[in-house]
Amino acid sequence: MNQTFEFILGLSLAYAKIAKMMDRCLSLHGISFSEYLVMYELSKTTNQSMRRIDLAEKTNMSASGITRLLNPMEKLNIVEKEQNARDARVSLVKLTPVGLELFTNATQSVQESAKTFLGALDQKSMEQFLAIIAKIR
Amino acid sequence: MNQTFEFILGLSLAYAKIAKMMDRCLSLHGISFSEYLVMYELSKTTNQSMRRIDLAEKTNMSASGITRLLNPMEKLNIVEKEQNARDARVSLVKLTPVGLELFTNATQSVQESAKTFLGALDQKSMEQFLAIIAKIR
DNA sequence: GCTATATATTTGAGTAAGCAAGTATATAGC
DNA sequence: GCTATATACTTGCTTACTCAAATATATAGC
Repeated sequence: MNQTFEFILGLSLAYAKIAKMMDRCLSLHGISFSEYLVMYELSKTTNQSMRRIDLAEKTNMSASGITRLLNPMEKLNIVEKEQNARDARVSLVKLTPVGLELFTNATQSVQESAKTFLGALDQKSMEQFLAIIAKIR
Repeated sequence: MNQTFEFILGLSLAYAKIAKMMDRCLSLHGISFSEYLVMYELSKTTNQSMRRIDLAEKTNMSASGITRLLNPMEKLNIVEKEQNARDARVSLVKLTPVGLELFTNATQSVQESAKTFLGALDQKSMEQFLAIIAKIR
């Protein structure tokens, strides 16, 4: 139809492909793309702990989605709760050593899968891509 | 972490933004992003009819997802079934005049919404973007 | 200090999707 | 022309979310 449409549809298609790749790759480690995203965000923080709301925002999920996603991860000892001394409402989420190792292994798989899926993209293309999507409101 | 990750996460974020924008915009017309995508694909075909499987593939959905998505659309007279004379298994989907008008109106809204969301992107950026995502396997 | 409002999280109810199995038809090999 | 396999679609069941309401705590104004 026109370029705006191709952009929107192309973006949808590209996301569908990547999400499928990630899910297939991560299923070998017994985790979903969403769970991996949570671990990724936790791994980036200095003390590896984070409020659930911030986690929700970073991963584009709702707060309740985060609650339900974390419950089983807690039972599997991938993440643990921590209290915030200053504010009893918040329950901080922290990656356990078990979770960190799982994340490290999963990341290696992701790197390998990504190589075949994104291998045709050089560094400059990726930079251009990031610059372009940064402009979306 | 590294560029591959930023690419994957950036793509996820960009998709989440666009999907939210589309859903908000299309809800004014009483349809979802998925339904709009179906109508878009139907509108592109020469005779506006298509097999359900092909529709599934084009929209990155499963065949059962398409069945369930189309059922209410049929009741609302947005799409209609057509038989294939050569193959009794297939049930072609066709946009009705009502559906076509709905699509036309919705498209106008989408164009306007897109203007504010993608306004910062010039034609060249969009072309670059499409060229880049075309390389994803 | 008490009340009103704001924030963080969980819970209840509903929904859109997927996968696997079922049904109907088509095609190929003999 | 019959049987085996492949394809198009639908149905049953499950899952991963979402939104709105409930709960618990914090903060601000008086």
